[in-house]
Amino acid sequence: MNVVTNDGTVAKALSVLDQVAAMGRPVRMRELLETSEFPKPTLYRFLQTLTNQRMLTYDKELQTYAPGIRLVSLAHSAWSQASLAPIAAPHISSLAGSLREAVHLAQIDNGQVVFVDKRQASNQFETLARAGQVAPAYCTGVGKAILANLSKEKQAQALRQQAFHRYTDATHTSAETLLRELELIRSEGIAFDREEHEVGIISIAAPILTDTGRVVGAVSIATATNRHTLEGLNAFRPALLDCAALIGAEAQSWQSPSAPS
Amino acid sequence: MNVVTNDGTVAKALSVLDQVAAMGRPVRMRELLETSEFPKPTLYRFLQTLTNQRMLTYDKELQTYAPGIRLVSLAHSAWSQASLAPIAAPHISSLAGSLREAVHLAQIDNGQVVFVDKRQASNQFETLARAGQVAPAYCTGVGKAILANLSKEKQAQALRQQAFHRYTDATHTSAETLLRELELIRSEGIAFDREEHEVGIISIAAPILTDTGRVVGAVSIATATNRHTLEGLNAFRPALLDCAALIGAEAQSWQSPSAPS
DNA sequence: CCTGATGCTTCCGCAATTCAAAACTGTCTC
DNA sequence: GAGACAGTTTTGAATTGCGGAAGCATCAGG
Repeated sequence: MNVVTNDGTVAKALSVLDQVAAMGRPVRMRELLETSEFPKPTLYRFLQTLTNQRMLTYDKELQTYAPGIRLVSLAHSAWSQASLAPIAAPHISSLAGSLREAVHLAQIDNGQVVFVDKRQASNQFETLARAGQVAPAYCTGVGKAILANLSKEKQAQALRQQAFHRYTDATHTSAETLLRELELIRSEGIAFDREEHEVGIISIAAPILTDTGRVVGAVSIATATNRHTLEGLNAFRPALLDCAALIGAEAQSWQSPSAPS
Repeated sequence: MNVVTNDGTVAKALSVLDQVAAMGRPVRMRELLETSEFPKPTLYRFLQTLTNQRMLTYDKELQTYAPGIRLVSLAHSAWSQASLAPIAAPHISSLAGSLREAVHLAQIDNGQVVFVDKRQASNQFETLARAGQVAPAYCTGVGKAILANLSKEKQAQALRQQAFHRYTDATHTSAETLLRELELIRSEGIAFDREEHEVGIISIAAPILTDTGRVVGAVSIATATNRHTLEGLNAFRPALLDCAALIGAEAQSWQSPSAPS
């Protein structure tokens, strides 16, 4: 019944993997060493192991490490089995098609929002951002929609994981103000992103709830302030709620990230 | 200079992760145990660890494990850093757009082909198959295009990893016949899939080569026999080679999966 | 209800693996 | 060519992982 993690070597190796992934570009050992909690030979060993396992790719010339392609194929299994995407795909396609707006599908993982699928306004412009992108929960529409509908315990746990970094002037910077908004969101059934994560970007988001009332994700319509106003987004509310309901109905049997007792 | 892997606990844990991913559906411990090389308590411990680390998701009701969403976000980093996809995106988009055919972008990993990006013929039909899907190298167009252009050593290593399972009547079932075709492919600069992986599916593929002549991936145009004949695919050859050349030129500084000496 | 079967979980002593200090090698810089 | 710096190897101590065996929980049939 220990609360602290005790996952040994595997956890340490994965934290190194995370660190490399978080750098966002190929990195040398030196750079990792600065941030790493591990001494040099230990870090070195992990990098070796992860590279052997093809979780990392090593560039011999530049002596840099980057996340490996094996992750892409593993993610394929995850995406098709453990995400809402396959179920939600037709619904968000039709929503995106009928409104001609960008639609995002997100789930929560470890206090962060993971975008598991996206549909673009115009199919012609293939966006830079593909599925898999992560963002903080406390300052995104989808994140707040999910947080608002979590159970008390999970919500508390998730809130503890929020950094409350001030991205813009509108960003929540404390759990208190966020909590107040979450209550509102829960009763309204809709969340807004008021340029809290990025200036000029707003969204309207709806939680995806199963028949038992558990949140399994959220859908949002995201746009730029030069295309729509916040009030304008309200026009999408019925269609968005409809879409979320449809997905929720199909996603009946669904596990959220299981918290160990 | 040991040939056998010695990556300890991390490797074992990852092999369990692989096994779960390979099942293609949520699985109970019992099922894994049947195939697993590990005794019950050991397997149990790994499943616990991986679940704690959110590499797996555990469904309390059904007592099943499935790959976790954390993989999706890790893959995002891998995809944008270690894959050709970001570089190739505009080129395959334009190719798919101008020909109105399905275009696939693939890389090799551990003897298997990993599709890192796809473009559909008609944007309207969002395909079932998303990026991340894997396929054998010896019986796909992209796979053979890559194999044909590997260095002798890497080719030999890759060939040893091929299963030579007979998917269709046209599938290569031995390294010998495959090698003969690979030589042809290398000199031609083009590979065909003659319904070797799936009946009714054919493709024409071109390797993506850097200026130093190293293969970093392959592009293909895949279609069904009821839409095109193999000879018909030849019409796409110039455009395909062009596209591959453009990508290759931009991908100059590129590491292939580094083989340990 | 009890009883047996099945599959998940915990214990715990032995042993193998991991850890990291120190020393070494290779590679750039001046 | 000397010095600095980043990467690699070695090695003994000790922490961890390992897995047999035993303990639970759940379910089906009697």
